[in-house]
Amino acid sequence: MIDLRTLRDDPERLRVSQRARGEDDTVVERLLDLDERRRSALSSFESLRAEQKSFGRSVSKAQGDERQKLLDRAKELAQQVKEADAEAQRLDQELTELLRTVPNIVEEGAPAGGEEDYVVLETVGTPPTFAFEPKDHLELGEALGAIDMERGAKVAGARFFYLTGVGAQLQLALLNLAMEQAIGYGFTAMVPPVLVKPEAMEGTGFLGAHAAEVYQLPQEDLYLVGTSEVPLAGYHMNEIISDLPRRYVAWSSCFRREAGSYGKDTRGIIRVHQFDKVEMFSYCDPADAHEEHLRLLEWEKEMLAKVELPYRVIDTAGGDLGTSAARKYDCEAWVPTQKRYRELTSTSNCTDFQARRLSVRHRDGNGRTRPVATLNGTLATTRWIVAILENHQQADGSVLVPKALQRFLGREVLEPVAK
RNA sequence: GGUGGAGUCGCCUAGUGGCCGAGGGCGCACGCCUCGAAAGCGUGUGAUGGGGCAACUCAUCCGUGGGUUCAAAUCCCACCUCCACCGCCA
Repeated sequence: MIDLRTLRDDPERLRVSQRARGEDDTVVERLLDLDERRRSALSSFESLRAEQKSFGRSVSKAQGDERQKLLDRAKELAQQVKEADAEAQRLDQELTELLRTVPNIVEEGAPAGGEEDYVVLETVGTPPTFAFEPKDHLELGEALGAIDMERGAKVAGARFFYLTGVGAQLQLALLNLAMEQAIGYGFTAMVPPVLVKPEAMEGTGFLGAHAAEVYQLPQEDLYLVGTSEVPLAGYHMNEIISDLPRRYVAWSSCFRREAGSYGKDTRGIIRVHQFDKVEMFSYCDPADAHEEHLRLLEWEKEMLAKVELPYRVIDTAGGDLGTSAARKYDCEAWVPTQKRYRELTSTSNCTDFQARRLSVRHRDGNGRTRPVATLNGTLATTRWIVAILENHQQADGSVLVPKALQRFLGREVLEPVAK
């Protein structure tokens, strides 16, 4: 949720941001108008209520006829208060509803435009060249006894899979390495709930434009999270926290409906309904958020270096930002059989947008409460297996294990197994 | 799932329709005292929103949401959470 006071002081900033996202900028006028009407209705209610309160006290002291007269007037007042309250509440609700549809203000410097308008900030490493026809991750994974899509589909349906044998071990290795790195940098390790209440889902901005992506359990009024960002942001919901920054690293399964992606990435484990992820999450002073964002990106790059993958970093354009994000950097690894880069990590600076919705505050220098900034970034996911298998494959169908993962797997090479 | 009990300011607690515009204690902050500290004494002490340059001021908030009433922490209804016991269970 954006700050109404900022909006009043500098409405142009939101207009510019809305245009950078390719969204309606006339919402600014509607917000300002509603806000003014709301404040005036609130004032009316408050002065009526103040009158009612002082009046009530005189009723309690009065006797006989005098009391009856006062009571008649009090009833009238009560009716007026009720109406003024209803009107103020109605406008407040209307404003809040509209305000909640407005995405975060895009950070200055982010590219304008849509999905294709990203800017490549950096390319690290070089895509491998093979003296043979490289196999895709699924073919490799099946030969290694690492991935079983068929049985995934049998038991759970399309876009579900089993990681088996070295595949399961590889994922555990990757996620453990990620946890270890973050813990080493002072992050607090977390294993969060993956079913959350509507407030947490709504507060993190996932029930807006992307609501169709989210699994819902109507019987329980709970949602399955698509990322541990949700329970991590909710962790300090309705709190005033001290000692910023607070950094958490969570290991969780993630669930996504992938509605609207029919026919896209149907092969293998690139786009699936359930995967595991290690996610970094920071609460920090909004003044430090930009720096913190760059730190998260550095930590992601460090992980990518450890698994020895060629990748590039992109600066996502405004129109491709999530509701809550003001700026987003993705690291995309080279996928040889697709001859293109695919997203492995994503780090977003949500500034105070989520914190305002979730009411996570800290005290500023003057002792006033202010929303904090929240940021998140990926440190490893199941999808990394795709890039590792494909980039480190050899002619005989075996796959070299990156050095950093060897001690977790207890081997240097993954060998094909007999069917 | 059932039955019973409980949810009041950071923590503990008082509070059974108007004197609650929520009292007290602890903690915390500041001051006095002291060579310094402890103890003691004094003062202050939340959140959200509105108005104001500001000091300040007004309204709302006693788990949440409704309701009754001129007036609700207090009465009524529903829900949530916690505790205890019972039942069921990977």
